[in-house]
Amino acid sequence: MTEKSTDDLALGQQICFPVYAASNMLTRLYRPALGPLGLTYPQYLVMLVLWEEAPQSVSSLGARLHLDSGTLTPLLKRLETAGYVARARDAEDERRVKVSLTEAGAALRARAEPIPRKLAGDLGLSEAEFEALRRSVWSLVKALETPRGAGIP
Amino acid sequence: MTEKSTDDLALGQQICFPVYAASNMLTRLYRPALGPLGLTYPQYLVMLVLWEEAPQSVSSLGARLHLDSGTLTPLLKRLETAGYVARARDAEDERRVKVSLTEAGAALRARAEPIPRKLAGDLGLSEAEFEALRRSVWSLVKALETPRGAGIP
DNA sequence: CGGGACCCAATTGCGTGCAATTCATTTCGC
DNA sequence: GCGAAATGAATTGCACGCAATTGGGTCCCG
Repeated sequence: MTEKSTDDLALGQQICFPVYAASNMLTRLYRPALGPLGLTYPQYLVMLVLWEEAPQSVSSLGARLHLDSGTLTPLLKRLETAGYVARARDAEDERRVKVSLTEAGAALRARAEPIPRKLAGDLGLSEAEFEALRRSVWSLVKALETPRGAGIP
Repeated sequence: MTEKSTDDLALGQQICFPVYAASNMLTRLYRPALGPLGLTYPQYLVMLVLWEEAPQSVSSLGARLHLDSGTLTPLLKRLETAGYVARARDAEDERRVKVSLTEAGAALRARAEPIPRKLAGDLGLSEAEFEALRRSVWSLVKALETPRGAGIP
């Protein structure tokens, strides 16, 4: 008696679509705030990671953001051109490239500081709704970090 | 006494980042399932909308998916080349382009039917968690659909 | 009915994302 | 130690997303 399949393909039934739509919409929401800083949204995420810890290798940035070198290498080159980061081969292990903050890159943090609070306010969600949402979405990321295709005991 | 700013810029504090990461990860999760059908993930979303109602104009597809013609036009041309949709100017209003399903496009629905349930299972979330997450993320989309930059009474 | 405002799709240019491949370097097996 | 496997970044090719612009089509107002 499973309702004869309540149309699993309906857009409104999906979990994947609202995540996809919200991601695109958030990128658009951030654009006006990030434009004056000379950053795109993915570049901003890279800076967030570097502001937490620098220098870091390309692969550790990738592990944190779930991005690979094919995406990060050109992005980091643009951040380097912008003067926010420096890239140099690690002397300890010549395979690695260490990405460090320039003075301008470190200073940019102060200008980025008000952005999260301001944009969170633009959402018009209550503090409780916001917290619940943040926990929910992080739990989805955790679930996605655990591969299931092969099955787990 | 606001805790002296608990580092609003920390990646773990963001709502935007997990949405972004989850979106990319979901696209990767769907790829193996969609590859055999000859669809990319955004193309799959367009097909979901068309399976609900066809024909539709480019702009109504865009309104539903929050995408514009710059994204949809080349994507629809690829779906046309693949033989899943047809595009034709609307005789009623020559500005519009009506996107309709071909026989192959309509038939593809049967092959896509098992995908949502299968991939939802791969997440390893309980039914309750899944429902809560779906509602949460949809509420974020709704919040993002309501522009706030100018302020609402 | 004439013309300007508006609407819709297409195009252009740039920056991601990612699979697949390549190349240098390091590590490991023996 | 030495060659093979493994690792890390870069490169290539393709498909988005989206701002900005273009150009044809419709509507509207006098």
